[in-house]
Formats: sequence, structure tokens, C-alpha cells
Amino acid sequence: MFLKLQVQPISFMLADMSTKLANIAVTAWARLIRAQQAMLERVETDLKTAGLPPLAWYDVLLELNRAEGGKLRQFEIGGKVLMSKYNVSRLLDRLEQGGMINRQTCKEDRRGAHIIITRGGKALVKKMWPVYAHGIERYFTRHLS
Amino acid sequence: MFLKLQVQPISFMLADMSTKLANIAVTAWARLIRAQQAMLERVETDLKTAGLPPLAWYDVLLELNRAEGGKLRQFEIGGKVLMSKYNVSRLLDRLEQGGMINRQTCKEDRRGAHIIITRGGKALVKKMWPVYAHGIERYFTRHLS
DNA sequence: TGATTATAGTTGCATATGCAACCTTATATA
DNA sequence: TATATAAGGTTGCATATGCAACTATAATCA
Repeated sequence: MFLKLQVQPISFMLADMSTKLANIAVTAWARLIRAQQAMLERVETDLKTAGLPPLAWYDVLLELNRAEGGKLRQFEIGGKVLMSKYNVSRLLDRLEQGGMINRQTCKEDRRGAHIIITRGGKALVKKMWPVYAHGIERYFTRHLS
Repeated sequence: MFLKLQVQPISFMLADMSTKLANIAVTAWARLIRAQQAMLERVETDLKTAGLPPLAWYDVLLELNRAEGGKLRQFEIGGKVLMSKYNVSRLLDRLEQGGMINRQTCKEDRRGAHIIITRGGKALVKKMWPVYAHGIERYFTRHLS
């Protein structure tokens, strides 16, 4: 399946850097950026309204939920959700604080930790999904041609 | 022109909320989000490496540069770059601090301000564009089919 | 006109992010 | 084996963001 978005032509613009054309190119790119930004903001708002935590929580918990044994190394999470290690570290602090995950020191590599999703974490994933899905449908799928 | 991205099918998934299908749907959506996130991060890095300010500065300055007389009301900027008013307010603080804009109290509406781009601001736009354009080309255009 | 309500913009506070420095354990190299 | 280097994680500090409360002026309407 393909996602097809109508945009202004970009590539050939880049050859000619005159201000006018440059503006058009940036507009096209910017439109994509802004559209996505708007979608994400709306989903975040929906989640907040429903009294649920932000998307980042969902992303991480979903990866854990999917993983073999509900368990991942910290750096694996960073790779999957595209987050810097220090942000992963702190997000996991919050998730742990909220009882959604546990950290288990890692036998094979004593520098690292295994992150394990809890029952509560799995429950949260289930609870967040409908809100998320509804957002995807309303702000995204609906606008596909 | 169209931007076409290969994704997993989404829409029909949303009908059937079984976990497995849900995962696939989110993966597709997430792939888009992440791709864009990665692109933006790289552009930001490029700008930083070149000793230039972040994209947000460019966005605002470009809108001002385009506008009639290099001048916009603050709320107009917020509308164009999709930023909340308090973030606009503070970003403009930084831009003013950096000598890129001036605030001029507005005669017609004494609550508000006119934001005017300076010579320095215009120069910055010119200086940032090549880096930005190169990023768009490398991280975006190149991957279009 | 006077009172209410809405709009433009700012600010204090709590929270989130980026960066660089740091600790600890693995891995590579001499 | 000793030493250097790299990788997994954490933390302090500066900066950026979201929220709610606030000021001041405009617009509405009774």
C-alpha cells in the first residue's frame, strides 16, 4: 500500500536557488512537517483529555509488549523508538515510577538493564490504544486519497 | 506532484482491533512519524554543526521575510507556524535578543505588537537556507520515488 | 453608556529535552 | 596481563515547552 500526499514539486527547485522557488520548496516540505505536527498535537490532546499519559509512553510500552517475554534492553528501546539514551533513561524513570515497567539488572552484561513491562503496563497499552486509533482514523486515515 | 511512501495498510485495520492487526497499523503510522522525526533531527544537527540557530528561527523569519513590509502581527505568526501564543512570545524574545526582529507597539490595536524583521534577520534567512535545502535534499527528496 | 466577554500578549511554575561529563563494565590492543 | 578504548546508563545544568493565571485593550450587548 502507498500513502500519496499532494505536494508542490520539490526536487527540481533545489537546482535553482532563487528566492521565489526556494520559498515554494520550503512551503511543500513545511506543509508535511506541519500536517504531522498538527496530527500529533491533536492525538496528544485527546490522550490528555482522556486522562491518559503521552504518546511516548505508548511507544515504549508497545515495543515492550511486542518483545519476546515483554522484555528489552534499554538501548534496544532507544533504537526502536528513536530516542536518545538519556531521554530513554528518564522516560523509563517515569514509567517505573508509574508502575508500568521494572528494571532488572542484566546478568550477561552488568553495565546494562533489562526493562520488563508489568501487568499494569500491558493494561495501559490496551487502554490507550482505542484513543490513539481513533486519532489516527480522524486525523490521518480519513485524509488519505 | 505526489509524495508516495510505502506503508503497511492502515484503514481497514482499524475495523478489527485485534492486537496483532493493531500492531501493524500503529507500525505504519509510527514509521511515518519516525521518518519525519529523524529528518528533522538531522536538519537540526546540520544547522547546529554549521553554527546556526534552530529551525524554529528559520520558520518565523521566513514568514516575516515573505510578509508585506517584513512585518506581521504576533498572532499571525502563531497561525502560520503552528505555535501556541506563549511559545511565539518567547521565541520572539530570543529573536529580539539576537537582533533578528523588532517589536513595535501597534497603533491600531494597542494590545498587540507588530513584529518586524531586521536586516540581520534577513541575512540569517539567507545564510540558513542552503543548509536547510541541503538537508531537505539529502534526507527527503532523495528518498522520493 | 456601563458591564460583560473576548482577544493579544506575557509570565511563573512544573515538566521535558539536549548536552556534556561521569560511572561502570566490556572489548580491543599492545 | 596490563592498558586503552568503547559501550550501557545516569545525572547536573541550561534551555525549551505546556499550562494556567494574569494584564491590558477591544468588542459586544443590555
